[in-house]
Amino acid sequence: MNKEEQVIMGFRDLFNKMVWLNKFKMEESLKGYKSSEVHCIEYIGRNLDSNVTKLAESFYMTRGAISKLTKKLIEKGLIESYQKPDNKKEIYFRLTEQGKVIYKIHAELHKEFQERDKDVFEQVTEEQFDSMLRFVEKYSRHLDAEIKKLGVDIQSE
Amino acid sequence: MNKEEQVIMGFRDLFNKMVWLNKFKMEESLKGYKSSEVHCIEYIGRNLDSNVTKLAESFYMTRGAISKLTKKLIEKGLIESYQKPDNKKEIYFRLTEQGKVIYKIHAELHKEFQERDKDVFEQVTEEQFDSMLRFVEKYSRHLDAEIKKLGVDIQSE
DNA sequence: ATTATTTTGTTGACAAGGAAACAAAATAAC
DNA sequence: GTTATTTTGTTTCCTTGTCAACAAAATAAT
Repeated sequence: MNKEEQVIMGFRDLFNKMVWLNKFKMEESLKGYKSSEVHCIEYIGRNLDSNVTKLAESFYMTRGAISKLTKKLIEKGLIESYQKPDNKKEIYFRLTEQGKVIYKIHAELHKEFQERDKDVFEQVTEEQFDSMLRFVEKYSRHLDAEIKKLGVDIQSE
Repeated sequence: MNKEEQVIMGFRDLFNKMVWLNKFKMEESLKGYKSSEVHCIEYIGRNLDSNVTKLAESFYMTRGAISKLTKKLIEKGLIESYQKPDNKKEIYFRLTEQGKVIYKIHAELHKEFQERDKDVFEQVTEEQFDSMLRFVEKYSRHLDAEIKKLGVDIQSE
């Protein structure tokens, strides 16, 4: 196995682990809330005028899936929808007071994760960070171009 | 947003993209085979004496899910199960001839991906590779320790 | 040796997400 | 201005994965 593969597979494994562990911790502190719901709340809290389409693109999920998820969050009273006076098609979301509470708890949890992983990151130099960021950005742009080449309507796939 | 977050979120985004794109390409060349099935075949092809438990741990999925997936692969004639004379409990898997065909096609596809992404990796120095690998390994070990701390039966969660 | 615990794999009920078809509104073409 | 195309969000059906309960075998405890 060459180093490219090692890096990719290493990150894949690392990522699976992180997702699994953080999901576990998340659903432990935020009982009654699924991690997908919390991620959705996080996105809506961070980004103004989120809608189904933007959420779907960000999470690499279908609009149908997001539509159902946001519907559930509205029923639970965590988010609410609104529209703009000059557009009767697009539907945006924002957090309710109750949603903001979850958002804050999530943010706290995030800090806990950072604290937990501090030791690992402390040993990374500024140069290493920058080098990794450059790699990520370059690779990401490269894949964007490849995705564009497909010339495909994302929703239908 | 600090650099730790940038790195983590950058990799998350990069990863989502890669999974999405490679899944698309995979199911395009290997029509009739889902990427989850192909991943399973890949693992069984690579690892001697794979069983439900090992697959589940590697993929961070439940044994139940893997049990169903392998059942389907057996029905499709891609893998077969076998046991050892001195153990009537554990059930292992190996590829059938048909499964090996898929395995090889997948390996070819993998090479195509490497070719496709060559430009990105060519610009990474040996030092950068090593630095990333050290980071991944350190972080991975750190998370292993954290997962161990949970003291939890993985299956039940 | 006998009993208790753990490991391994399977099943059925349920939930989450994808695919495709659809309606309504917005935008582009003409 | 009218018509065609695209965008946006929803719904229904289906697949995939989780959860929890279970049985059988292996291992540990006594």
